[in-house]
Amino acid sequence: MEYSIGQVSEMLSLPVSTLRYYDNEGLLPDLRRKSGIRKFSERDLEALRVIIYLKRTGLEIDSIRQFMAWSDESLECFDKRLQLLRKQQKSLASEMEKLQSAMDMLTYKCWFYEEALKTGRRPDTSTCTMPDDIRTAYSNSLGKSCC
Amino acid sequence: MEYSIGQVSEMLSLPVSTLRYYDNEGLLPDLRRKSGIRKFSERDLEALRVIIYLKRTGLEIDSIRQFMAWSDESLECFDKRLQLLRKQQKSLASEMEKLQSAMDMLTYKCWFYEEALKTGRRPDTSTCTMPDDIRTAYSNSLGKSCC
DNA sequence: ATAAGACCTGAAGCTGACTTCAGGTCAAGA
DNA sequence: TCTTGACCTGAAGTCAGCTTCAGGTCTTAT
Repeated sequence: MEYSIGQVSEMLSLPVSTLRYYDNEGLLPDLRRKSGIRKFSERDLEALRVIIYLKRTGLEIDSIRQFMAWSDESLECFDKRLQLLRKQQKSLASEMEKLQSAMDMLTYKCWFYEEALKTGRRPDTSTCTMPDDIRTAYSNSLGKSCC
Repeated sequence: MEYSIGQVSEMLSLPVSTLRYYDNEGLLPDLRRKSGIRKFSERDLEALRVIIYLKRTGLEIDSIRQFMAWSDESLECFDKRLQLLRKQQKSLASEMEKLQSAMDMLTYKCWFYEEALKTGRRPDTSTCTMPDDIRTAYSNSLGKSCC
C-alpha cells in the first residue's frame, strides 16, 4: 500500500510542509517517487513514527538523520543506534532534573503568595515556620539550580 | 550598594548583552541610571534571580515582564503573581509528563537494541517475552504520547 | 591630557525547525 | 478538452531569545 503526502499528513497529524521538510533534510532516505510525486510506503510511515518520538525526546534533526541512516540490520547499526539512544537518555534525564527543580521552586513560590494573600503581607520565610513539604521543595530547588 | 553591568554579569554568570536585552525588554522596571550608565541595586539583583528561575520553568519573556510589573505589595499583585505561577505550574507538569513518556520510549528502545546486539537480530516484541519494567515503560510511552 | 577599558545605542545577524510564497506540474472527473 | 485540486520547487519569511557589530561616550589611571 502506498500513500500520498496528503494522506500521510492526515494520518500522522503533521502538516504537508513538515513532511516535505523532513524529506529534504534526509530523514526519509528510502522514500520513493513516481514522476516527481512522493509515494509513502508502510516503512516510510514507520520511520515517521520513529522520527516523531525521537523529536519528543528533544533529539535534533541532524541526529535523527544519523539515526535513520543506520538502517540496515547489521550489529554495527544496532550498536550505533543504541549509543545514540543512551546518550539521549542521559541528556533527557538531566533535562528532567532541571525541570523538577524548577517545579520545586514554583511550589515554594506558590506557597509564598498563598500565604501572602491569607495574611496580607509577605510571609515569614525563616525556615522554622514553613510546612515540611514546602521546605523540602525550597531546598531541592536551590540545591540543584544554583551555580 | 550599587553594581555595574559588568559586575552583575560576573555575579550571575549572565552575559552583559543579555542583561541589556532584559532591561530593554522591560524586565527590570526599577533599574536606575547615572549619566546614561546602568546602576544595579540589590533589588534589581533579586529581580534578576527571579527572572532566572522563571525562565527555567519555561516562562517566556512577555509573561516575565508581566510578573515583574506586578511589583507593589498589594493583594492584587500577590494574586496576579500567584495565578501566573499556578498556570505555569500546570504547564510545566504537563511538559514533564510528556518528557516522562518520551523517556519511557527511550527505555524500551534501548532494551530493544540491547537485545538485538545480544542475539544478532531484532528481538521478539510480543509482550510475553519482555521483562516487566520494559513492558511497563513501553505501555506508558504509548498511552500518553499517541493521538 | 590622554589612552585604555568599560559602558552606551540601534540595527542587523544567528539558530533550529518549520511555514509561507510565487510560480509551475500532474491527474482525474465533467 | 478543460478545469480543479493535489502535488512540486527553491527561496524567503517567521519565531524567541539572544549575540554581534559599528560607532560613539564615559571614567579612571598615568
